[in-house]
Amino acid sequence: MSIGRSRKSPWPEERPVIAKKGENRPLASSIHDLARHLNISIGTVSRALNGRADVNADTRQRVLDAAAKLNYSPNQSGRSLRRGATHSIAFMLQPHPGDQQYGEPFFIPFLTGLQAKLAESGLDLIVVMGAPGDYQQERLRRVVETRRADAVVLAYTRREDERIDYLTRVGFPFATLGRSRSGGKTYPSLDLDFEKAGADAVDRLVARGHRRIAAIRPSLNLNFGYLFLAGYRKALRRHGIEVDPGLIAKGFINEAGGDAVTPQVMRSKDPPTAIIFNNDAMALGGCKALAEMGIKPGHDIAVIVIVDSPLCRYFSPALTGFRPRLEPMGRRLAEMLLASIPAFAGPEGARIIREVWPLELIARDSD
Amino acid sequence: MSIGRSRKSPWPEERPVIAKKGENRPLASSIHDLARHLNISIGTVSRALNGRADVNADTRQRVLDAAAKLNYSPNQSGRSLRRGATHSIAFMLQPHPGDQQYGEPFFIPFLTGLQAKLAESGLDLIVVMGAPGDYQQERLRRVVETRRADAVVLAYTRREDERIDYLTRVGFPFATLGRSRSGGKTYPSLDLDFEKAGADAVDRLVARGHRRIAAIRPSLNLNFGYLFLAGYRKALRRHGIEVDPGLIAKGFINEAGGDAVTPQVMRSKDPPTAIIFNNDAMALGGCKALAEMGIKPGHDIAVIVIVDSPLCRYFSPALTGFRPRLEPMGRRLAEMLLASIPAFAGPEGARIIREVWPLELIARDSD
DNA sequence: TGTGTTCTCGTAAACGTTTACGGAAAAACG
DNA sequence: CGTTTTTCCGTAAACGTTTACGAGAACACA
Repeated sequence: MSIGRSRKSPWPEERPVIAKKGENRPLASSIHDLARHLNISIGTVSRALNGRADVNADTRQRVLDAAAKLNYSPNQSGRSLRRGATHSIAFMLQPHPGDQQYGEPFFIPFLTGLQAKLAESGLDLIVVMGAPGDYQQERLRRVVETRRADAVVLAYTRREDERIDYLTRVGFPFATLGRSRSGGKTYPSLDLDFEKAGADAVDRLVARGHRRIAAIRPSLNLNFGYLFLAGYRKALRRHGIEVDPGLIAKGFINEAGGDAVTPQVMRSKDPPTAIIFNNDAMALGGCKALAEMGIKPGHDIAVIVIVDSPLCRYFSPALTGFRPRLEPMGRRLAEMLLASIPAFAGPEGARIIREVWPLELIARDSD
Repeated sequence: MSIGRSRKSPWPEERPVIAKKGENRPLASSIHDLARHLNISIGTVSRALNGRADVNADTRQRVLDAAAKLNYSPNQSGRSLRRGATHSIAFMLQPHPGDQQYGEPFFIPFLTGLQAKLAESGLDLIVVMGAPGDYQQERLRRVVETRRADAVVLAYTRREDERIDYLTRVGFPFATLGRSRSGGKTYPSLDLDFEKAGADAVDRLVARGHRRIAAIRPSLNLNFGYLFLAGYRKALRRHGIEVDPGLIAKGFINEAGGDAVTPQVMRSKDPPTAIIFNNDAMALGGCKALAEMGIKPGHDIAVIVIVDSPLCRYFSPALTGFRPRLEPMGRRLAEMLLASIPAFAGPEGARIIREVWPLELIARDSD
């Protein structure tokens, strides 16, 4: 028997690779490569990289330099597995059932803010897409059960939201853009004050002499639709104006919805002199319908949009609307979410809050 | 000494948990729980779950049932680590520098198609957000180096694209929505025929008697801007019309861009009788500017949009445009990407292709 | 020199999977 | 009944990290 190297060498100079034959070379280096290169143990390398105290300042610098040179960065799967956390937050996004083309420009600035704030804490934002119409239950379960993210952010919250029920039941951290009934007690939520905007719109129109005011809204399942309508109703009553069901119409929350539904309220026996649309897309479709009836928005009829957008600003006539501060909202909701998770929270610990932000009126030419 | 259970029991009835104190309970069960519950080894459980042949049909059923009952689903980090693949594809999305509010509704149907097709192969689609303006290099490196996805999909491809250079250099699989110079040789790419659309638009306008045709375009760095302009120029020359630099203007690819730039071409000494806008948002801003100058689109001037959208359809006047089939494009690019990755490809192996899809003219009222 | 403290680092276990390997039991075959 | 094949399953290693533990060295102090 040979005294020299046995068949099983204690120094595995080439680590076996799992990849199928002919597949990709190791794209980046592992912590073992780094350790071998520096003739140091992987434990020390890890500690140096993670800024632990018990490592010599000199060695730390050498490790940092080597990591930069070999452009090492830790494998996310390995890290997540060991730490029990993925260090990423998921935003659930899915197209509306009625939406064949385009959609959701609303979310981009919100996501920009969200991502910016999360990045400050070293967290990644991932947006997970769902198929249209399944209301995310399937995708959400998948994200949660496979532990793909440490928390999720929900949008398009409904009054009774099964996603919220599910997440609270399994105890998975989350936050919502938009209110639900339970928001703010067990999870952070951030919403816009659609109720006040609805009321403000009515106030403004009444002050300008209107008494017949229509409301074009989406399904009441969507909480912002519900809130808008509540504000609208309340303000009308406050002014002593009876709410006329014939002036309220429900449609898909897109151009087609506004187009399809606006003629209904206009054909009422006592037609409105003003219309409040829930958002820009519905207003666009509605104005199209009005134009086809020979009615000119801003001239023959007043138009106000609840959720403003660049579209409103550049439309002719420019539409009066209420502007949300989306990017700051994204940042804020990120803060609130992180504060609600013990593992991420600062010294003062978890605090669950609920905020409702104002919508600022931007007066333009349509009313 | 006691003969009974030693301090270190061989049956660890409670596995130690890494989580910090006071943190979350184990949210879902692991494969060990399943194995213990069935009194079976974890190897067998895994094999049963993964549909391997060497497991008794009866045991497989028992495992499946138990998995459903305990609603087990495999930890993504553990699986990725072992398999060396994350089974998810990343789409890189970032807001434009000039985009303060909203944006990118274009991508939603594309992403819907992409996600649908990927889901058929058991892959997840994640959208990673970048900060506005950094052109994704930072985020891209992060995704690649931490092995967060098995492949990426790029959009807004430039003629010379450093992201493409980077990805090919490190050998990371990817596909592009939009062409670059090298597309189709080493990576799959799918694009729209902006050149033909630009030419078709000119043809159509010339046929209707126009000779002074303006083009509002984005930066030529964005390849679709370049292609559109190339088609525009070629068609003009074909008709014996000299291209007038005063009729070509560059702006941000949003409403503000169109608004700012359209007056420039209108103030030309010999103003245009028709304008081609690169996309819906620029057209919206442009029409706003025209209206302020007392010029009525579709009446005083012809307007065509290269990339159509619902906005064009519902605008007044409804804008003539070229419709992309975004959802099928998403599905197709997913297919192409998967076919280009050996690990995912079918029996016939990897094939790299490049496709250019037509833009279909939708004639409306603006020209 | 002896004792205690502080720095610094290596060792090894663990996170939850998948899978190569081998072995026991059962089945097939002579 | 002996031999070979097949079926089925347990064992253990490995993926790339992080971190508790302990040990050696250096240092301080008496």
